[in-house]
Amino acid sequence: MADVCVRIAPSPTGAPHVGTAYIALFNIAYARAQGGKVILRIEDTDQTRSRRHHEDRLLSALKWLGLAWDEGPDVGGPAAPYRQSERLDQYEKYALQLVEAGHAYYSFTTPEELAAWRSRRGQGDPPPYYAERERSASQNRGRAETADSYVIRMKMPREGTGVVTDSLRGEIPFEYATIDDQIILKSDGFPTYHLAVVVDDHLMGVDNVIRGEEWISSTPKHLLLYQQLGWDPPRYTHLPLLLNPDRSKMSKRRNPTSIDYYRRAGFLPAPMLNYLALMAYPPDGEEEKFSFQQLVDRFDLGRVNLGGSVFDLDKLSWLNGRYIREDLTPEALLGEMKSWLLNDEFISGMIPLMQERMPTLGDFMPRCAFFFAREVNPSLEDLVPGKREAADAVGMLQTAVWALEELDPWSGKEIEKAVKRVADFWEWPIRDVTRPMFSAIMGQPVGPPLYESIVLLQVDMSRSRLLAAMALLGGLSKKKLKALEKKWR
RNA sequence: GCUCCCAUCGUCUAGCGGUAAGGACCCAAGGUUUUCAACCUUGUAACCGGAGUUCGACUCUCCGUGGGAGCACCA
Repeated sequence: MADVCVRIAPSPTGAPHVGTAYIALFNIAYARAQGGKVILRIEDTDQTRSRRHHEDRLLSALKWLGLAWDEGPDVGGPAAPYRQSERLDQYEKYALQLVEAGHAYYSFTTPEELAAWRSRRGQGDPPPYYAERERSASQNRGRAETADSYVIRMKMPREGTGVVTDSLRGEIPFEYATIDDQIILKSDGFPTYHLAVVVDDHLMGVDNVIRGEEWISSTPKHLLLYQQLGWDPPRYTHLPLLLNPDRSKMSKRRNPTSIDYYRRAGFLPAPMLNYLALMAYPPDGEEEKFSFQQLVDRFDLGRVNLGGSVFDLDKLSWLNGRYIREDLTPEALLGEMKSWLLNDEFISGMIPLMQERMPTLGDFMPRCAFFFAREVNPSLEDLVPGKREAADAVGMLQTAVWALEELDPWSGKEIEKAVKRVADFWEWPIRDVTRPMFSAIMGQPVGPPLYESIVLLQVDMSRSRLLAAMALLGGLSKKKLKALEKKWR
């Protein structure tokens, strides 16, 4: 086999996720240890959710961490383009080839019809065989040319068994009959993940797919596509998931998941990578602190752990502290502080908010400390408006989180609208919404203007403060959360 | 519900048939320090259960149990 080639294939549909960095880290560590190469490919096949600014944030977050790739949309390479939205002709070509060969078929069933069909199905029914009639009709080509819209589905075998070989878990058997006829080409002409990943990995020469465990169950589909296209499949390695404290898949509902949050909160790149590595890779002996290079030097894919890991902020903080006191000269630390938030750009955002409320220059820092703090400590009383119940305050804060998350652009005007929306929803005077928010955001019910402060704090830090306040108030039960969400939408 | 994955202290882990089951985070106590932090010492705390295999199982096999993931015109 030629040189090892791996890829990082993130989807630009939201804030840069620590899980993306975690998977990327293992891919790169493996490639470097093997002397292979790393491709960064943008999986932007979801037109409704993919955004260019998400891609930009993602790349800069990965670069901030010190992660680097050999080929990608920003550096180019022999397999360009590296953005799936720019490779549509390839996917269509192979989708048609699969149809010609009888491995895939056109389907004209609308999403509405599909939904109705699904809801009619009983519990004990056989696997979701879609569009049975269309599947067996081979003459739909003509109809596809005139139809308003259609999709192309894989034709999964209705019997037989296959095997996924995972380099860590060994052979994983599966029955074709339990797998549905997955859509591979959507009605907008874009491929789904399954087709795109197979076509691109093959065309780009990727021979090792190292991805999250959530992909195991769709690997059979990928394997079948390789077979039908007459290509050699890569070697698969599925990494364990990063978990919330309750052991569910890590989500921003329970944890800060954005790399930007950690950066904003004052974590350094090296300990971040070190900690992420620790999530699935044992340390060398008893020293848990190691550099990326040290990891590469002793990297053995086979030593990766299988159980999911709870992301522990306490331990990350401890490790970060060790880097600060052990690896940085005072000058270097000063430099880190400056490139973090102690710079003109950031502080100048605070000046207009503070000019009217600082009798002396010395009042500035104490009153703006919350802009820099990792967390604040609001009191219970300040979080609950007079005459209201704590449970309602929690609910209100939750709706504030939802309202803020949807904002685009992230501006004072929009934040004001969001807060009004929350007040309307609860039929509360605006003050009953802003006072708890002041406390949650700043740690006290008074301070610089709320909306502009939230602007400076950015979405991830704001959310984490609101979430922390909710936890302080006792949180929200799963049931109540669901009911509230339904009402909110 | 169906399919699959996983299983050592609360958390991250070492262990690869014979160990007093080791380390780290967290927590507690003590020490050091003008304070705090850091540092040092000590302590609390784990092999999910049941059958096998074996002279001997945390370790191998099977069955349970528990947890997780997937089952979209999202990735």
